[in-house]
Order: sequence, then structure tokens, then C-alpha cells
Amino acid sequence: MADGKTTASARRPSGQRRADAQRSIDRILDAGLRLYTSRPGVSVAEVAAAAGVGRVTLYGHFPSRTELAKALLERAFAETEAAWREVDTSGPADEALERVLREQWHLMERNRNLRDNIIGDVSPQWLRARHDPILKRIEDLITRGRDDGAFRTDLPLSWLITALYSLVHAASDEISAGRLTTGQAPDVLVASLRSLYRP
Amino acid sequence: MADGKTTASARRPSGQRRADAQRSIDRILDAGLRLYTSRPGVSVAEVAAAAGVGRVTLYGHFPSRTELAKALLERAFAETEAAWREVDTSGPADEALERVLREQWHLMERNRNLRDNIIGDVSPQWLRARHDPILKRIEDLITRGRDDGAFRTDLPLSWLITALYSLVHAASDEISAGRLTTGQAPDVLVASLRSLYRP
DNA sequence: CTTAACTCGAACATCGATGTACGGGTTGCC
DNA sequence: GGCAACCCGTACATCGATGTTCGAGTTAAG
Repeated sequence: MADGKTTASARRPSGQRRADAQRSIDRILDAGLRLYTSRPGVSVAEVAAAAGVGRVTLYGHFPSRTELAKALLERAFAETEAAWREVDTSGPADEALERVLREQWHLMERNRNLRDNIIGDVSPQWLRARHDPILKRIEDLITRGRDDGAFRTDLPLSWLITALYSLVHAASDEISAGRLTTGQAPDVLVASLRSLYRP
Repeated sequence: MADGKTTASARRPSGQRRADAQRSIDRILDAGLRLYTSRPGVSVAEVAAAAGVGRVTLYGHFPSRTELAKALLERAFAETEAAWREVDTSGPADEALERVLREQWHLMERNRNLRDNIIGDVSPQWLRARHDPILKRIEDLITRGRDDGAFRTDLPLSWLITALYSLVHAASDEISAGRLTTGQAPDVLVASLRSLYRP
């Protein structure tokens, strides 16, 4: 409830978590990510089993299904934020956007699937609050490109962002369906967005 | 099981259905469409209530949740097929594609949402079998455009189709989110696809 | 008008998922 | 070595959804 930090799991008085407890948490989170990114409607029991952990143990760390989902998302968002900090967004906006796409498109793909399949397990408000800062970085980049004349201005800014996410998602699906390889995907994606964004 | 025709509902010996029964079926289908297109995870009880019909009555016509879902999809597919037959797909492929989009994009939007929210209620094989013929029409049109030089050939055909569906879906979401009006949507969509498909 | 089709609500059986409680065994940590 | 933290399986209570059954009332259609 009032943990201050992220989500759950009562620590011990020392303030530290024991090593085996941390290992369990990691395994649960890993298994949870694997399951949630592959399909919707995952049950807590399934996650526990896939993590090689008792169901009760899982509940010991994550008091409810919702808290587990939140922890999963929190971790993914942190990863994405970290990846953003490592990519060079200076220079012409179109080239910067291409760098962003190439460097972290697979990350976006994974998180997008996660986001889709986890909807309904967390409140929309919570999701929005955590997702908006990430969205904003892309928005800023595209806005800069429009001011510089690198990107078209005849379509709404919100549409350009949505189209980007939509195509990233689509590319991810195409890989799952075997109609696109991991190697082709970034090229196809970049070529498509170039055409779509050019004035 | 072996109905021969579509799904369920034992008719009377005369082979005809009574008028009030048909009315119930229609109301159930209407309510089901309304619910399923608005969100996933709809329950049979909800559909019955929204249709103003007893839950038992619903089960009398659709023996299971799956059969109801199939009937809903069947009806949507039939509508789409009918709409295809009424649009002129002759002439230059790019203009034909634009006509298709403008005339039935809202239909595609509705069916797309239905398709998304109903996944898991019918077997993937069944869905594929019914959806492929519709997909094929678009595929043929795009193929023709590529042969004529109207559409680009540097990206896989499957990707062009996926991108189209993806953007239609995205446009539908944007309307739900209030970031696009029903009036703007077709224009935005057509402009985007023109850019994306041009060689 | 008469019959068969249709509708309804209430009740029941089943199932799977969520979350909690108990009690006995391991294992990290000082 | 000893304590507390941690793990485990089992069992239990609850909840919501799915289908089915029963019996009685209503309504279309010949």
C-alpha cells in the first residue's frame, strides 16, 4: 500500500532482502514476461509454475495479480528509459529517428506486446501515467523534425505517433507469423516510416 | 454438430423458424456485436442482458459461447463480402484501393475490433479459414498495383497488407480516443497509405 | 382454438482462478 | 549454530462464468 518504492514484498527489518528471495523474484518476473509477451489471459498459477516457484511463494512477493502486472510493466518501462538515454538523438531528426528505431525497435516490440496482453490487469490511469513519459520523448523528436521541415505537417502529430507504434507492432506480429525475419524487420520498418513521414 | 448450414438453433419440423425466435436471435446478435466491438472479455450473461433476453433463451439458440462468437463473425464476414461486391475495383489500382478504403473503411474498422476482441473464443483455424478469402481480395488488388507499377515492390507483399490493416486499426483507435474525427479518418488513412505504397 | 414453439426465472452442478491459512521443512546470514 | 527469513505443498473459502434442468407462463401459426 504505502511502500514508497515500487510494488510489494515486505522486506526484513534490516532493510535488505535475502539472496534467495531476490532470486525468486527475478525468476518470477522473467517467467511472467515470457508468458505475458506470448499471449493474453495468463494466470498467476501459470507464472508460478513457469518460474519454478510455488504459487504461495509468488503471492508472498506480489500480493495480487495486479501488483505482479505492475511490477512487470515497471521493469519494462525502466529498461526502455535506460535505452533512450543511450541513443544519440542529436542531428537531423529523420536520422535520429532511424537510430532510435534501429537500436531499440526490438525493445519497443516486446514492450508493446506486453502492454497489449496485460491490459485489464492494471488500471488504465496507472498505465497511462507510466507510459506517457516514454511517449513524450518520441513526440518531442517528431515535433522537432516537423519544425525543421524533415517531417510532414499535413497530418496530425498524434497520428504520426500512433502510426509509428502501430507499424512497430505490426512488424513484431509479422515476425511471430514467420513472414518477416528479425534481420529484415528494422529495414522494412525504417523504409516504411521514411515514406510515411516525408513531407 | 452436423447442421450443414451455419451454427445452431434447432428449427421446427416445418423447417421455418417462428417470428419471435428470429427476433430474439437478431437482438442477441446486435447486442453481441455492440459489446464485442467495444471491449474484450464479454460474458454470455452480459450479451443476454444487453439483448433484453433471458440467458436460457440465448443458450437455446447458441449452444455455447463459441457458437455465439462464430455467428457474430459469420455475420460480419458476410457483410464485408457483400460490400466488396458493390465497389468498383477496375481502373488504376491506386485509385481502386482508395475507393475501397473510403467506401468500407468503417466496416473494416468495426470488423477489426470485433476480430481482436473475439480472439480466444473461436479456434484460430476457424478464424483463418473464414478470414482468408477477404484478405485475398485485397492481396489481389495490391498485386495488380505492383504489376502495373502503381505500388512499390521493394517491400514484401505481406508487409504491405499488414501495414494497411494495421493503419486501419490505428485509425479506428484514434477515433475512440477522440484524437481523430470520423470525417478526418478516411483522409488521413488514404494520405498515409498513398505515401506508404508509392514506389 | 389448439398445439407446438418459444420465453422466462430460478436453481443446480461444474470449473478455473484468486487469494488466504496452516504447518513443516530449507537456507541464507550474523 | 541458531534465528529469522524464506520456501513448499495442501487445503480451504470465495467468486464469476459456463451450461443444464425444471416447470410454468406466453405467443405465433395452422
